[in-house]
Amino acid sequence: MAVTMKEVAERAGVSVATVSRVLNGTTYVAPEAAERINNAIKELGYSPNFLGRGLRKSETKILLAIIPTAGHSFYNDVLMGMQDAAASHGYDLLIGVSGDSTAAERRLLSMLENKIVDAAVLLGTKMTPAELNTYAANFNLALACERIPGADVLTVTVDDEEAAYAAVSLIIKKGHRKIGLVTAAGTAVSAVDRKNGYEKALSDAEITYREEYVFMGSYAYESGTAAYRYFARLIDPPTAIFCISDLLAAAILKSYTIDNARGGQYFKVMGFDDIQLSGMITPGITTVSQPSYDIGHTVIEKLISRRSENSVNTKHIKLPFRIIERESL
Amino acid sequence: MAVTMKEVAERAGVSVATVSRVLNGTTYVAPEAAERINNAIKELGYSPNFLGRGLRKSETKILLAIIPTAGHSFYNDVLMGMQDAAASHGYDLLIGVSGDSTAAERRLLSMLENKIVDAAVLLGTKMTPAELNTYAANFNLALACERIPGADVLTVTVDDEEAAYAAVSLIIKKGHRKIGLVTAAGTAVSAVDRKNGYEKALSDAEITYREEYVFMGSYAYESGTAAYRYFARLIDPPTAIFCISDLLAAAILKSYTIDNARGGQYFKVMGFDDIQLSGMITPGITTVSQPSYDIGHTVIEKLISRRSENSVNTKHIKLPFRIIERESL
DNA sequence: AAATTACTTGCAAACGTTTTCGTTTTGTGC
DNA sequence: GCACAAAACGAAAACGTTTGCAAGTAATTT
Repeated sequence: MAVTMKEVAERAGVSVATVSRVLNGTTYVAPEAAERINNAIKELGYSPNFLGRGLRKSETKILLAIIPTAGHSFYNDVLMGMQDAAASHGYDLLIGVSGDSTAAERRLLSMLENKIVDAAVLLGTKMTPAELNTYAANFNLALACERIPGADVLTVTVDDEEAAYAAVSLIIKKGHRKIGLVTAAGTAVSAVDRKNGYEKALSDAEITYREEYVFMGSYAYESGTAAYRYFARLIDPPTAIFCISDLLAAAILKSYTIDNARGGQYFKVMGFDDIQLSGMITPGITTVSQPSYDIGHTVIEKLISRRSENSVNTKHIKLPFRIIERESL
Repeated sequence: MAVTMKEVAERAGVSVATVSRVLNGTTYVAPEAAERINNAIKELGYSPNFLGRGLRKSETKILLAIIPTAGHSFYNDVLMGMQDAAASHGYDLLIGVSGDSTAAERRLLSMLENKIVDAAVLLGTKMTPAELNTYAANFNLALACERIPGADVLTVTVDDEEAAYAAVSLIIKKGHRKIGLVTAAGTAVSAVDRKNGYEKALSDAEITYREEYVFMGSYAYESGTAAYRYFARLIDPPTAIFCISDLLAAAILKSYTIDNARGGQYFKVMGFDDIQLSGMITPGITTVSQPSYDIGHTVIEKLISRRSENSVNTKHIKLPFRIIERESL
């Protein structure tokens, strides 16, 4: 069906080996022959079969990014960074959506075993460190955005603890002493790190930690709605709330405007991530901006350089964050 | 390096052919032999090489979705529909991001020629109908979300004109007679279709079309900001505005709140797409909801059935929309 | 003029599968 | 016992590449 190297070779009056050579530019091939071959390629509309090539070279020049969900502007920025870095090294980037299911993650990671992709990056995962380690031992794997303690895998993240510390310190600097926290229960380590940063900032400012000021939910919007309800009913509610994601902050603001007519409780809020939404709503959300593009760019850069040099560079890379001040704080 | 079928065969004391047979369950193989083989597979941790298999069978069971940008919740829903439909037929779905560049689109589509994917779906494209037709003639290609006039390609969309007609009719029913439109200049056909629906609704309600009520921009947020400025300065401004995307509607609402202190002009707005954002902001955006999940599901379903039956089913499939009423209108 | 070197090519093996074809073994009915 | 079908399996070709090896030709050196 499709036109193959053999046909190109016949038309150009050479052997397939020579065709392959002009395609890869490996060794000498006579200029006239090269021209005949290039013409044949054009005329026949030849395009190399990656399966044949991949099988022989055992590499496909395709990278796989595994994201929990598409449609999150934060991931998009990371992916753009990954894409650009990949392209600059002649790699293509494809994306798989795991939907937060480890089964789907494993299914996607099997593309490493199946040799269909050369390397993979997980942007958040629910897998255990042990499982990650066995994958990483056998294949080219990296983590981005989310570190997993105990996983001996190349990881690129922001320093979540330090960022949260800076965020809460800013809240304190604005004069607040009663500061709530909306965080995620469960395994996400970024949530734990950010909570540590929160506690450290309080303690450094000699504010005592109050259990009832911490709401454990998830990263999702709905969790923010629940958090608002919880904090608004407190006898001595906080005056400002630090949310570990902008979505949570947005939900709290929205809940307030709904509740407002009935004399709702207003909170100053600060978010995390600096997603597009944060600048679009009113008030704009003061937040911590992750260097999302750079995270993506760096992880691919390191992954590729490690592949070629086979060097063991730093395992965990932390990139600087930035605080974006808007009106919500 | 990696364990191959040959090693499995040796350990089980059979030939590679037999191993292949239990893997694919094609023909008879003795129960005891099958068990020995399955054990060997487990013990060695064998996993088939997709390149070898794909090369031989000339299919990889991988589908490719090409999206203009990740980070748009609308696409995420479509992708989930695609994913589920693909999985139910034993296919995997991978995603490529084109960033609205035809070069990137072509590069991704080359994976069809390279035989690395069995079929591809474009969720919006900037390519010409002619180019699309040549691709579609040679490969398994489909369009979703955005139709291209003149492209003889399997397409699944919402009926944009009818949807816009319904939207504007609703605005009229709410008592408005001066209705603005924010649409996208350029090639996007969905924008043209929606504009036609707008005009038709006006004319059916015997409202005369006014050139100055139409703002030509793009689908992006910033275009909405510009639209607000334009409409607010009109001597006889509209009272309601129909936007061809929710992002535009959100921008107009945000512009108003910023402008409000200086006595800005308030507009009722209606959007299109029903993205997540639309329920999160205040006021919630009244909008047209596309059956995004179904669009994705349908396009894959049709694509796969066409592949196997080789039947020529309907080329352009239109799915029903729904109007979501919130507070912005 | 011989010997070296530099180019230029083709042959054939290899990559890891699937599948056709044919052969051997087993079972069944007479 | 014999014929014949069914079951079970191996040998080898095929898919489309890349690449080591060897060999051929042309250009340069001695």
